[in-house]
Amino acid sequence: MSDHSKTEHQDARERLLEAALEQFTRCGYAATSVRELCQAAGVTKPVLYYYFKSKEGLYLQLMDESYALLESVLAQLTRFEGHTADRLIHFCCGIYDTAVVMKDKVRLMFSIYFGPPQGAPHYNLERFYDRILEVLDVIIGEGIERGEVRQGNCSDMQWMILSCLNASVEEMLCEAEPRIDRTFIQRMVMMLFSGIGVKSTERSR
Amino acid sequence: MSDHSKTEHQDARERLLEAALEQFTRCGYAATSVRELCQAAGVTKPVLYYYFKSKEGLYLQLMDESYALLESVLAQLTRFEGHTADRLIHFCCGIYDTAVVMKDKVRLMFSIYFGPPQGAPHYNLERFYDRILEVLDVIIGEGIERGEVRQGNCSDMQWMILSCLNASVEEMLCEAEPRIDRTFIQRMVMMLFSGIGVKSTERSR
DNA sequence: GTCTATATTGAGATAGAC
DNA sequence: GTCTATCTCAATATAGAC
Repeated sequence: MSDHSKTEHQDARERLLEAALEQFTRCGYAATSVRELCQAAGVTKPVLYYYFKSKEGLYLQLMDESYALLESVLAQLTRFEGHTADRLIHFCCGIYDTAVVMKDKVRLMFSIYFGPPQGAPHYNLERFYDRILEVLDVIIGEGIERGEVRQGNCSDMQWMILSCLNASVEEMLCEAEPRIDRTFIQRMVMMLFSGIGVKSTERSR
Repeated sequence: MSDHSKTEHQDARERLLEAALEQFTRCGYAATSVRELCQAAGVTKPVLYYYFKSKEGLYLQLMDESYALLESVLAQLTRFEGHTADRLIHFCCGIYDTAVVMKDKVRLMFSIYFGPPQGAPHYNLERFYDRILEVLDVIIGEGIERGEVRQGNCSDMQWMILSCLNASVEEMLCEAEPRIDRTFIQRMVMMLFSGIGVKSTERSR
């Protein structure tokens, strides 16, 4: 502890960010007051304004740090091995598991993505979906080259997988007991590969 | 026009509901002020309190009417004909088309479903997904009986379809140009029936 | 850096005339 | 039923002492 005062500053700052995550998620940006925020963080109002300049500044800082975390995880999920189905499952479950760990932050992001601005400055979250689509494109493209995926509309395949991954995460976020989870992602990929239709002439079970 | 005054009352009431839909969707419940609401509807504040008793009352009335509309549409989509794939496509596209027509109301519902309470009273929207799952269960169940759908995890099939339908609607709601749409739903169902895997060597796990 | 105290604005809601 | 005028309260933000 070469610098005791600095440590305390960090503490107050960090506590404010935690409180902001909690309150913004539970009450929304507009309905969260600076008073409640500071009370929850155990600091007084001027402390917030000192570190973040305004309620908006605190919000943007929170979003920046949360999104950076997501990006860093995505960067670690780009090592692929095995059959295309296994690669897809590994990648999607990696995203899902991260969402579980970052549950609070992900919930906030969903509410911002779908929710109205509420007076909060706009924050671009769509780009994360674009990043996922890019990775899926690579995996499926290689799968076709390797002869493991049928020729077809590659974009549709990406969207089917992203849709199911998305639904799994959404269910995970819900208040009630989730009806689909991580294992659904695996079964979904397998089902997508095999198809659910009955072929009269070929393909015995 | 036996009662002229009544017609005018209805107008003010209706204009308030329209303004509420617009404002709640764009700014959220908490960030929408009664002043803006009344200004947009071209009435004064006491008019709002006269018809709806409070901001909360107006909100609940808006939600009730919107949800009732959704339910009525769902009830009209339960006549099935043709192959199971066609039934699924018909049903899902029916939901999608309805969502397009009710775009503003659906956007509000999404923002409420995912968003934080914002001080607004809770409104149960999850039940609509349950209703969709019920219908999909019937269609797929009959499909298995008719030998058009392979034996398997019926629940997973429902969730895959619901997930893709959901994603289509979400993309339709987004500000940017949607990258998937109504036609994706059709291709998705066909793809789900045929599968994307290469089956030359009869892979089985 | 952190406090107390306060300035200022706009919110939701209502009283009472017409 | 609809208005004007107003009440009350809580919001964001800051001034200035320590």
